[in-house]
Amino acid sequence: MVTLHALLAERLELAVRPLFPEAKIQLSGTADARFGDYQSNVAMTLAKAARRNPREVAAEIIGRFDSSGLTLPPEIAGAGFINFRILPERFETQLTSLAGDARLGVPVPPRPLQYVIDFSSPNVAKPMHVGHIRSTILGDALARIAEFLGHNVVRDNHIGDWGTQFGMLLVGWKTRMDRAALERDPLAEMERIYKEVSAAYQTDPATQEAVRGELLKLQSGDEENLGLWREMIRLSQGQFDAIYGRLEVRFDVTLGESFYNPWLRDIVADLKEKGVARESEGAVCVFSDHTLPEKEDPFLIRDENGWRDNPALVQKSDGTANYTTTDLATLQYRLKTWSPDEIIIITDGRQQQHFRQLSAIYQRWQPEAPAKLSHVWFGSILGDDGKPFKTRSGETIRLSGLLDEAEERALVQVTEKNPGLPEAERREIARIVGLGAVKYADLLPNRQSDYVFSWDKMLSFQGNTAPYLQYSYVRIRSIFRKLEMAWTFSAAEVSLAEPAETALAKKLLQFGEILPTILDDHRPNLLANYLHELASTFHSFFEACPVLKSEGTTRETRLLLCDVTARVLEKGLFLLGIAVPEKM
RNA sequence: GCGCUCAUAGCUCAGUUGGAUAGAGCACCGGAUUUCUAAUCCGAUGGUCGCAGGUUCGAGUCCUGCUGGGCGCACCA
Repeated sequence: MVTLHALLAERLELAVRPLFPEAKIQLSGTADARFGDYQSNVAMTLAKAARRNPREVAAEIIGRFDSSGLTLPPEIAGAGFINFRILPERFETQLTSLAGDARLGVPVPPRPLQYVIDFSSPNVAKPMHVGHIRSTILGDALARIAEFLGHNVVRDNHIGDWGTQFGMLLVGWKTRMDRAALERDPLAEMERIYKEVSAAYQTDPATQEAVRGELLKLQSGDEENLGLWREMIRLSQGQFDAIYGRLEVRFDVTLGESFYNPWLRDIVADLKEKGVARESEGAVCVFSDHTLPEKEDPFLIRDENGWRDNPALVQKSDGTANYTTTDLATLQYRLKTWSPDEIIIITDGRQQQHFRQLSAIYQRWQPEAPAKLSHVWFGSILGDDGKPFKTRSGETIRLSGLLDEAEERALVQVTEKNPGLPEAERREIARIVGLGAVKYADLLPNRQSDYVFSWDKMLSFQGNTAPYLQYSYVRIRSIFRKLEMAWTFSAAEVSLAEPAETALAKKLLQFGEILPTILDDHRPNLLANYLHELASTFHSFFEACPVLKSEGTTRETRLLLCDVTARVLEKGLFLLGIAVPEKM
């Protein structure tokens, strides 16, 4: 089905184009009902460029606008806004179309795109903590949204399984390992030995030497160290899989950094050959090519003496590669393997400079490659005091513990509300509600803001939370259970009379208009906002409009509204990685 | 020092390429349940959008400067 926004934009386009061939059509939904349903600023923008009176321009546009069957005659308001009010009966037919649409009003893209989404990316030998939840849940949500929109998605978990930390882990494994502790909780024990060696490394020359020695042996293919390294990966992957299972997050490929080792030398050679990188102080670096303004150049930095070089290293002076090299190899592998239109990498904001450099290197190295490279970043996690959430303090909140607590708290609530349900059912509801609350709390804030971690906020079940949305679904399901018969809507019987009915219908019709923009901006929080508005609109409707006690067309219309609301809520929450219970 | 980023109600946060009277949730106060699940609804209170300039018909949004928080600044990832 075609959205009202698209229909209206097309009519507006036909009216504006003959007058202003270069015009860009502006049309947005209005938040305030007094200004109609949609509003365009196009007349004001065009009038400004043409140095004309905005209201006159608006009048000319309206004179050419064909409103038949779609809107009331448009109105000029304020400085030159054009306000559109959709015909009431048009909402009814549109709602009928929506009810019959498996895509729930979401338009099919002109061409399915290929996406590679790189998210979660935990490190071997470190437990997943709250810091990983953002990348994991954000990436999963974007992947689900892209798939539902009709695109192809490769979900790639780029595990941190290589690098200098393994020197420390190997030393710890060989000298400080507690076998029993490793059996009980592999990641906790590996983290413990890592921290101990890391601390000793700061001050003790003997430890420094041992770490370098073990790392060199690993890198040069020593069988014993390679075996231990594989064991660490195996143990870690088991823990990761357990978490992903609970989170209901899946990946298509899991390719660690080590996977790209075979290509690193060739990439450095290729970069040198193409003149992108050159040697400097024994290392191989990419310097500015001075094609960008200094302020925007990621390879320049300004200090008291003016602009100086801020190169990206692709090979260290000891001949080994680093993060940037691995990322370039990863980029190349993805380009060759999947020919993506867009590669989305999700990390925290501290890596912005790195990805700016990476993006610039990529453009100079492979200028013909069509893939868009998007770094989707999110803010730091802060403690309740507003200061950075430090893992070294020992206050790390393990993801597994967080999920446990969420389910326990939810179980208390479910038991209070529904003591009659069997325990197994209460536990399953608590699992869905607890997990949903955690995910929703993480997806709701703007991802670029710093993130203040709070147990109460993350595990809250009231207000703008997942349980609020799940509860509206449950209320609808309860209606259909009471109905005690299969219900199918009849297209002939739709009549929107009450304001609460119309408000709900309008809100439902927005789903297809906003979903594509959410992927474009990589911002699932807009979907969370929309779903909260929808649930809120539904709850008001639910209080104002009895469904089962109404009759005839009114009853059919209300059942239809309930049915579509349940489907949009279920689908919308699914796209955020959140399930819905039948009862709660 | 330089760069990135953030600053909106008591708290946590939304705010769609600049648009009309800046919105939610929590907390606090007052109402609603013989009625489809009250994890709900209805209402009230609460704002110099960090400060100062600028751009223009119009600025929370764009530009400049300042203040404050967080992060980063070549061989870590």
